[in-house]
Amino acid sequence: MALKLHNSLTRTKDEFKPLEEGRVGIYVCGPTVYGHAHLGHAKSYVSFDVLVRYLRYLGYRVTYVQNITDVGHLTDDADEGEDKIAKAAAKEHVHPMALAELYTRSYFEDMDKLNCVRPDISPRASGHIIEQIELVKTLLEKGYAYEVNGSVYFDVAKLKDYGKLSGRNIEEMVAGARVEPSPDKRNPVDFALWKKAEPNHIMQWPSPWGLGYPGWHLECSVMAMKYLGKTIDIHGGGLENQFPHHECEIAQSEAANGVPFVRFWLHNNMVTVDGQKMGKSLNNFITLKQAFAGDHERLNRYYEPLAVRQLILNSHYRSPLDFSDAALYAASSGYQRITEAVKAVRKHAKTAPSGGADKDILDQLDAAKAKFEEAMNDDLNTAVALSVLFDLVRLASKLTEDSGTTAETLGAVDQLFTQLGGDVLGIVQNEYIESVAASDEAVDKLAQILIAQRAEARKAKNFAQADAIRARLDEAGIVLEDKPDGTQWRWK
RNA sequence: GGCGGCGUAGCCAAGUGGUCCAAGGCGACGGUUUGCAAAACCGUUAUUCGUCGGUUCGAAUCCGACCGCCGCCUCCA
Repeated sequence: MALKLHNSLTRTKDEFKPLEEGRVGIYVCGPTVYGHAHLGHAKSYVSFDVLVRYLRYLGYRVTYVQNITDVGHLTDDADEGEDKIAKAAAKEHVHPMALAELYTRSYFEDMDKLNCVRPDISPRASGHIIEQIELVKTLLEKGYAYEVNGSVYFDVAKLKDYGKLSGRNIEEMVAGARVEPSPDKRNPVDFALWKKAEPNHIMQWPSPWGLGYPGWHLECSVMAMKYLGKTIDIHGGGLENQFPHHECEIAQSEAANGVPFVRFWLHNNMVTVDGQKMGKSLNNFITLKQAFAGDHERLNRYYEPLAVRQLILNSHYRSPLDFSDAALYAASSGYQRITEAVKAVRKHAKTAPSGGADKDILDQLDAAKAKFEEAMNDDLNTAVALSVLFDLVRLASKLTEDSGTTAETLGAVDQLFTQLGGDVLGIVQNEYIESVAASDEAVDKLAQILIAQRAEARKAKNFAQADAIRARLDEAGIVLEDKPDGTQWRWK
């Protein structure tokens, strides 16, 4: 069965075939780096990360491009308002490029924690001003754009199929326009390709039309075609960008090149928090750093980054996802269960007898793999794919409890965990660090003393004292677990 | 106002005409284990898919109405 992806352009699940045999080019709209990444970014980029990982699993050579928007994204999309980066930079009294750099690093840091593979290319909009000017020139030459007072606008009326992605038509949009159209525009739905810069605008570049800066939509068209060609296989982004951003990208690119811009448009759905749209004013705006630290009044505790990842994968990328402390807690518990199962398999494999892999188990693993692929082939049904991992957890527990299970059998289970749960879903790690972090060394020593004392008390059947030690450690946030090979501690 | 989507157990969530008298996870409950716990493991947990009506031999799945929620059109991934 072949991979099918829901294409926003056709509104159906279409069989995916790349333009060039065996190779795939993907462009995903990246962040505008004027603040720390939040839960919404996580859903979007984890979703596309899984797409990239799965395509590679299927054997494609994937080129993954995801831009960093560091200029041109205005606070108001009707081509008015301020540049988001410049506005935030002014507030923090730093140069816009310094601000962009700070949040770019922050973004990568968070995405690394979520175990998202780095894009092959992370182009910056500010690094492609020349190419953007060239595209504007082309559009002017071909008659799709016009210049007014040092700004250049795209003439939407010149493109008959404008609106094909979002299912809108120009008349409706003009009639329903809620913002006062700019007097420079011939048509209210026209959009800026190049904006004239006011003298106090820090980010500005010389152009044939005077000093200015590029319109937001321009960068994606330019960088996508520069690195992936005039027609790209897959373009991903958030649903909220379907219009106007992606529609404008199509308009610019197809007007300039005369060929289809994107073959598959993929849009991921939005995030809500406690059932409401996430917004700064609603006090439910949660950054990833806050989630990982538990530093938000909506959260009862901190959550491991991969637990957040698991919650995202638990639902479909085209469905909205409601974040709540309860949902995160549930995902976290499930994530721990998978993690413990993988660790147990690897641990047992080291001491298990050798003797070849169990044929029956191998068959079960093949069946699990087939079920996983079938789910992923169906427009990346990660919820079902994840359920296959839980099937493996159940199988693994049976095997690790049976002392007759061979190392080869356990090795095969580990391999599938690593491949499906690790390579594709990104929630199973290749290595788990068992040792206590260096900073906890002193705590570990103290805990060991108390654990030894408790062991003596238990030996003497002084359970009152033993329980008191355990209770007081619990108060300090340390949980004791009595395992067959001794007592271990962990943070609550 | 225009366009689009959603409503499945206590919670999250898959399924979109029969193989579903509905995956999986969390939680809860019962059990194994334990001195007792924790952790782990096993088992149980929706005669029903927002409401009402229709199409069909057959619907959670298609159609209509209604109720509720959400998104885009205006900054957002």
